[in-house]
Amino acid sequence: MRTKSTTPTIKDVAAEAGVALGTVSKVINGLPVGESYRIRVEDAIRKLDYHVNSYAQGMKAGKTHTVALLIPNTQEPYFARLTYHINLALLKRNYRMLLCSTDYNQAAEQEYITMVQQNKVDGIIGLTYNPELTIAENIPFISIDRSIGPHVPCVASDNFAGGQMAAEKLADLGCRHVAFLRIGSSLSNEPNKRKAGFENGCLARDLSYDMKILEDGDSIDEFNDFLMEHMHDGRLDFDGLFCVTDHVAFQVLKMLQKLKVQVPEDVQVIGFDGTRAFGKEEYVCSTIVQPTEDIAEMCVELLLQENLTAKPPLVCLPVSYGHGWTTRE
Amino acid sequence: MRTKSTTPTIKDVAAEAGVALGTVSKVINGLPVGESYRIRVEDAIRKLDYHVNSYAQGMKAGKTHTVALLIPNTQEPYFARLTYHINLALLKRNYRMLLCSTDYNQAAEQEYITMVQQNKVDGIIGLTYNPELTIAENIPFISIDRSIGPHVPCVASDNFAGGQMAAEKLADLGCRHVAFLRIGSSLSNEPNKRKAGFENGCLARDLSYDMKILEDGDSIDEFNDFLMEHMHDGRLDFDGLFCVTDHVAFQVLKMLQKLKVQVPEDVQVIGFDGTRAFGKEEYVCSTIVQPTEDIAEMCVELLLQENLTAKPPLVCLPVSYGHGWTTRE
DNA sequence: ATGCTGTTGTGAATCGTTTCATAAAAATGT
DNA sequence: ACATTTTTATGAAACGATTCACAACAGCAT
Repeated sequence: MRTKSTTPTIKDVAAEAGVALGTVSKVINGLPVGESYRIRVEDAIRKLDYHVNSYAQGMKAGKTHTVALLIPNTQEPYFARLTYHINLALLKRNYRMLLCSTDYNQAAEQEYITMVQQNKVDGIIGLTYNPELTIAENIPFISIDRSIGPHVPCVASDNFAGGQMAAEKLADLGCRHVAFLRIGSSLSNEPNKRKAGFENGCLARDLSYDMKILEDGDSIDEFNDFLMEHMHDGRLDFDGLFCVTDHVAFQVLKMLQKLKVQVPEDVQVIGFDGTRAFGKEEYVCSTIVQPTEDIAEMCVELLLQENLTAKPPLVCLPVSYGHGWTTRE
Repeated sequence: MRTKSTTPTIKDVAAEAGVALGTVSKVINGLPVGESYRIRVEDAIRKLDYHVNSYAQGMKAGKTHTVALLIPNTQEPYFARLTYHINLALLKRNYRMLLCSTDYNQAAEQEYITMVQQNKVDGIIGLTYNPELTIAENIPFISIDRSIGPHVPCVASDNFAGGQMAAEKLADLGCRHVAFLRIGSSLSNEPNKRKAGFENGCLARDLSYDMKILEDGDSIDEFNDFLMEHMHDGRLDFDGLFCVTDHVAFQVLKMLQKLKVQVPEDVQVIGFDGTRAFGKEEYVCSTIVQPTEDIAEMCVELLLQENLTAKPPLVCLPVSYGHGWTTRE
């Protein structure tokens, strides 16, 4: 009469093995149990094809072994890469990942956060551009690329060093007149430091530099206008460009092509992120590579870390240069 | 004395509102309740900032409102796109998505499937190349791009029509001698039908065609060898190529460049998938576009559909042609 | 008033784990 | 052998929501 149609519970296992519930629980959780008991329980588990009900477990423990990733989408390469590595980092620690793609929808973002209060996840790793976002003190939250508040640790690349590196690389490659092209500057976040680093690097290496900064809502075409303003006799004033992201670089490259400016002969271009074609081929342009895997590891590490007081407000991880076809070497 | 440090439960709400537990439960679940009661309960919920504990809910209901997506990774564009749209389709129905990136690790895949038995998710949508994969009858599973068994519905593009469309498009563009380049043919899955469709299209339009098919483990360089074999007097024998995926097309394009074969002047190339640069820019090559959004919708629809018997074994969705720079128009 | 329906609110029992105070058994000392 | 300490197993209670048999009550007819 064992063949109950329902899935077996710990009670069934206990009955099958002829032991108490508590004993089965201990075996499941790897707590010390007499050898003979352990064997009997394990046999029973195998025999009944028993699996713990993680919802019952979760209810009791108040822990879910699940983390939410809040991210605009999984399509843009940088996001896709982050998603992938964070998933892997969580997996390594036997945690599951709930994907919360927000599509830049601020309401959805805030809603996801209330999810934590419903005990669906143990914590959140979030990359969000929502300026309204409020995160209660008691919610374990790690922010990527953006400082939200003193109680929310932020993990990012060393964007200042990245900007500096871009300037230095352009100088090394013989550039004298460079420019920085940037969009989405309104939100105060870590990537904004790329500008300061770049300026710093230009000054150190005695490069003359210009900037074109687009605010939210500005059309990307303004970069085209900017470039045209700096064309004289069919030649561009600049011999080096640093774009705030590879995506911007990609769009700028298309404009340069239309303007018949040769890359990298006439002007060398460096982007930011480390985007690769198909996620695995060569870099789509020369780029400052974000250490995505390290960022992912650090986020997970900090989030799961028990000691809340030891959490640093900001962690910057070192970037590197990735050579693509848009620079000479 | 209301200020218990723990999160409020339904019991606290009942006490605050001065009603019974069952009444609160009804309000939460939108069941009919007297107006005055409803208001009192809703006020109490607001006042206590109460949120249901979904683990307690899940335990009782045996349902989790969560679906697992089993996918090799989220980096390759096609996968990233699928992930994105499936996430959105689930969100629309108020379902959550657990991302299970398997990195082609077959053990991990099978392990994820046992997760369902632990009641972590209500069902699985899976895109897997694991030939060993076994899926118990009682697990709700929808397969993408691969027929696994009669009890597992499969959703895919109409790959046959896609292959045919590629041939017809090449014919329309004036090609006479074409070739099909393909990798990973070992696993019998839906994308394999691209070949049959292409052959069919070539015959219908009287195109002479050749094929180069790489098995698992073969080096991509064999395509290079194939192309070189078909070079005579610096010219390629073919004026049209159909590659099994955009990724293959991308790699082939690099080879053609090295061989100094002009695209699209000397040879026109069509890929498959509909890959866009940065997920949103133009197509990386001319391509047969998979209706990713429709595929996502269909998967979710089928998975959540109650009536198991009405589930079709295979759903093929229509593809379209996407023009990129690798064909003349 | 009394009895009969038809609603609507109530709260004990339940889901499958884990916990922990208690009981039983084993190990140790005298 | 017996008392004492240590180790190990036991199972009732608890976690927080839902269910459902039952109680309470309102409405209506007689």
